[in-house]
Order: sequence, then structure tokens, then C-alpha cells
Amino acid sequence: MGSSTVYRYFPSRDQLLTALIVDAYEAVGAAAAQAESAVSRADVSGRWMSLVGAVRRWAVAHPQEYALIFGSPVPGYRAPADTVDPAVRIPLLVLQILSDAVQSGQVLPPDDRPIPRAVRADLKSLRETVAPVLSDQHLARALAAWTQLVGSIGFELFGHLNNVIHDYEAYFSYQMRGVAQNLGLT
Amino acid sequence: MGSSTVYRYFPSRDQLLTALIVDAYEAVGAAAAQAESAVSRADVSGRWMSLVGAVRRWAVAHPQEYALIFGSPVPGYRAPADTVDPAVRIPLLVLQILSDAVQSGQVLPPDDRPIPRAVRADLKSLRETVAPVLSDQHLARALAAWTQLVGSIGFELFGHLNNVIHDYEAYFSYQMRGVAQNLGLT
DNA sequence: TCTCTTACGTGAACACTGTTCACAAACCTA
DNA sequence: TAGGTTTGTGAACAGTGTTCACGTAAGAGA
Repeated sequence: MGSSTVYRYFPSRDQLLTALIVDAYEAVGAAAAQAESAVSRADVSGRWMSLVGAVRRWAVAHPQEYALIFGSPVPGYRAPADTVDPAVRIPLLVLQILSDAVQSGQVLPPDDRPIPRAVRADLKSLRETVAPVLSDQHLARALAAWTQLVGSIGFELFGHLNNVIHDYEAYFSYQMRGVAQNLGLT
Repeated sequence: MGSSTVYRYFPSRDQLLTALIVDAYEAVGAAAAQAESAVSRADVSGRWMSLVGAVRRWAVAHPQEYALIFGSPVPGYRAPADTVDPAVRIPLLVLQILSDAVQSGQVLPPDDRPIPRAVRADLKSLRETVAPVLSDQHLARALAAWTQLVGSIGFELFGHLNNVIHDYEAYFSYQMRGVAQNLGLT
């Protein structure tokens, strides 16, 4: 197939990119959701570990697609609103796990470090739209966990721990168990 | 200046890239080192906060260079050994801060979660080469902190928290104080 | 089966970028 | 001033992204 044929299916490079990005988000989101759903609802830390393992496996199997959605933005491309829903699927799963943990009393009380006013305002919006049962501290920890997950996989894929960590799967699992602990999951 | 002139100074695209990458690592490393060195040696958590703030400010001021070193790898480019020394400067600073904290008794005892054997082997090498006073748990936490730092800045620069966090500087500071706490810095 | 219409893929053409190279201008240094 | 080195230029070539006119294949209805 010639390269020009692509333009019969997508009107522009940007819309092709958008389709690729949406596909990638949906694929990794589906892998995460499926893995997470396979664990008993009560086992919140097992759900977290299953989710992160699935995300990492998908990333290792599809490094270019992972780089497309979590690596450097493509120069000149601005993601349209269509990409938002697929993109938030995994963070919503994380918030759901933490919400379930809170509601079933399986989460340690968060520390009481003061949160800056501006951050509280953002977390309030977040709580009202997606996770009503989570406190500011819980929301902030969930965001930190999500950041840590993406950062850890990026470090592996992008080679930042080459010659430092050799068994990355074991390292990743260990670190993610630590993240679960930081989240307060028991 | 015509684009062809570049090839008078660099024999190939890859060597030009290497020079850009080394320059970027050295610039962000210098910013981090300078900020970190401006804080009293005894104030380990202040040193951490000063370091991360400087890294973030540099990243926001030089987003393309940041993406070059911490974003998706350039297709077809393999980083030569020359890039390693500049690249490890910041993680070494983090290890130094934590080492100083340990030696002056300013760090909480790490939890005793078991570390997988394969990871222990890697951490042992790391300890022997760069941070002899740090336990496996401390080393793993330092790597996690470094991951969290890079991940947080990437989330901001690459737009993963657009329309979620608006005052990113405040959010970043709050999260980094949490990382300091996870590191055990008092 | 024939034909009309639509869907699909091709290759030429154009622009832009990365890279090489022969040449010329500028600049040391003696 | 002269010789040699350094620096920048523009032509040329290749590779890629994009448009477009064209031809072929395929499906629907008579």
C-alpha cells in the first residue's frame, strides 16, 4: 500500500494521529480494566497490582504506542477533546480502587499535611466530578500514584535505568507495592 | 546560516544530537546542583525541595530540551557512553542528600518490606559504586523519588493534567514535599 | 449478465527536510 | 602581501509528507 493511500481514510495527519492516540489509550485502558476486573473487589491492593502489571506489560509490548501517548508530544499537534475520555480511563480506575478502599475501610488514614489553597480548589473540582468519597489527601495520593506508574514505565522504556536495574519486572513490582502502601491500601 | 553549515561542526546527525543531549543534561544538572548547594547542608529536606524546584523551573523554561532528555527517545538514535556522566548528575545529588540525611540521623528508619533477590543484586551494585551508606530500602526510595520527580514534570509539560491542575507550581511543591516525607527526610 | 456507482489504491507531482559536496569568502599568520 | 586554514553558501540528491487525477475493483440493481 502506498503511503498516499492513508489520506483516503484520514483527512489529515492530525486526524490520523488522533485516531492512533485514541486507539492506544483504548488498548492500554482495556488491558488495565480487564486485569483489574479479574481480581476480587475486596482485594484493593491486588486490584492495584493487577492494573499496574497489565499497563506495564502493554507498554513493553507496544513501546511506540506508549511513547505516543505518554512520551514527548508530537510537534505541531494539539490533542482534540476526543482524546480525553480514553485518556482518563486508567486514572479513573485508580480513583475507583482508592474509593472502594475508603468505603470498605481498607485504607489507612491519610496524613494531615496542609494542602495549598490553589491545589485544594483543583482537588475539589476533581472530587465533585469523579470521586466524591475521596478526601483531598486521597486525591493527591492517587495522582501521585498515577504519576509514579507512568514515570516508572517511562524510565524502563526510555532507558533511564539501563545498567542500573536489570530485572525491571521485579523492580517495578517492588516499587508498585510501595506505591500501594503510600496510597494507604492495606 | 544555512542548515548545511551544521555539518561543518558535527560530523553526523547523531553526534549533533549527542551534543544537544549532553548540553541539556549539563544545564539542568548545573541548575539543580547550584540550587541544592545554596541550602544549608544540615537542611536535607530543604536541599531536596530546592533541587526539585530548580529542575522544574529549568524544564518549564526549556521544554524541548527537557523532552529531548526525558521524553520519547529519538528514533534511530542510540545514546553513546558520553551521555551517562551528565545524565546521572541529578540522581547522584538525590543519593547524596539521602546519604547525608542518613549519616546525620535525620532520616526515619525505612520499612522492612522484603526486596526481591534480583533487585537486591542491582541495588548492591548501585550502593557499592555510588552510595555506600544507603540501605537497599533507601536506595529504592531514592530511585522512586527520582522517578516521581521526572514523572511529575513530564505530566506538567506533556499536558497530562491539563484542566485538572491549574496552579502546577503549588501542586508540584505539595507533591514533592510528600516525596520528601516518603524518602524519610525530616 | 450488463452497467452504473462507489470504494479503493496507484503513481506522478510538489514541497519540505536532511545530507553531501564543491566552491568562495573571510580570517589568521608569517 | 601571500599561503593556508576556517567558515559559510548554494546546488544537488535522497527521503518523506501531502495532494491529486486517474484507473481498477467491487457491489447493487436492472
